[in-house]
Amino acid sequence: MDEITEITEHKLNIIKGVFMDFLNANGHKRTTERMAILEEIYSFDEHFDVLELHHHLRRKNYKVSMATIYNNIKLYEEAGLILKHRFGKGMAQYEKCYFNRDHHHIILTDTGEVKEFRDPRIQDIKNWIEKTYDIKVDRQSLYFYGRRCEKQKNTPRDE
Amino acid sequence: MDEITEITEHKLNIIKGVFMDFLNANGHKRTTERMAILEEIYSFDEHFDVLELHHHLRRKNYKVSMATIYNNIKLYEEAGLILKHRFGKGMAQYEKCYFNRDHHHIILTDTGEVKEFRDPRIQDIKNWIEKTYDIKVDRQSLYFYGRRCEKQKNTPRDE
DNA sequence: ATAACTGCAAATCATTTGCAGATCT
DNA sequence: AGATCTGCAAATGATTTGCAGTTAT
Repeated sequence: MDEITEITEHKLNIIKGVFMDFLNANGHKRTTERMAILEEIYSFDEHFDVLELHHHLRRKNYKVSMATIYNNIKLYEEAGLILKHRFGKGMAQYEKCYFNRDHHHIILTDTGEVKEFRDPRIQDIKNWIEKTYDIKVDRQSLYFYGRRCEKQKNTPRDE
Repeated sequence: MDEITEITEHKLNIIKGVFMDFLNANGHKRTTERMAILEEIYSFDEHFDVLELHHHLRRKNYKVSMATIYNNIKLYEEAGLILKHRFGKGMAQYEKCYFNRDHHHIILTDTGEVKEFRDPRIQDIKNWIEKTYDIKVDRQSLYFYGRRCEKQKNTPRDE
């Protein structure tokens, strides 16, 4: 939906606070790299992968190794600050998510473009699932793959 | 939904027919391995990975290499006969899909159990997306991750 | 006949890990 | 001080690919 979730100084501080609480609560240390990577992640408006993240950081003259990025990205995930996607081939994609939850994705397979949308019916379905199966849904990942109108694939129906 | 899609001899023949048409249409050859792997895939009622597939085949004394499985599995996918999933870590999971389309998944993260469900609202959403973005949605992948009711994670709301 | 296939082994790609030296608390 | 980091380089795991011999059309 390209409704840009602008990260103000104030919001960034909330994020950092959440993360530092998480670090404390789990016996992790607060390091410069850790905070720098987190801040960089929240400066992305789009999805990104570890390589892009690495490039952005180098461009700003932070010298952070890929190992460190990979190691820390798991923490942000655990802390509920980023979401990991595996759209298709290649590297995983990530996105910040603290102020941007409950949205879903449309991937245009021809161009690689990723759109976001929200739909209240998804919430309804989630509620229905929780009730019907007596479970707590704590994560969902919904992707629609498509492309700009023209031809279409053969799709046999349910029998 | 555990509504088992039993594959009768008749259905299997339809599948094989579809696949052979696909092979012809694309200049691929019909080999014993290719047909054996396909048949084995359609004997699974659940999701499977390439290793399980390999084991099943060996147990039946088909000696097929992993390379061949990997190479061919792409064809079944292209032919619209299987779906590939990347639930979490590790290997990709696959499932037959010719007689079992338009269903979605609930993954119980504690037990690893996978449930299937259908919901007409998903179709509505798909239609809405196609109209709104002027695209053709040709694939969708919807997963809800949850676990049997008890505690729940802290989930900050949209701002 | 010949283009496509199988299977092995080697290659690749993304991600993880072991370890030595540096850094937080 | 002592546990936890970082970063390098080496290890891993899943999947792909090159190639020589084999098979389908």
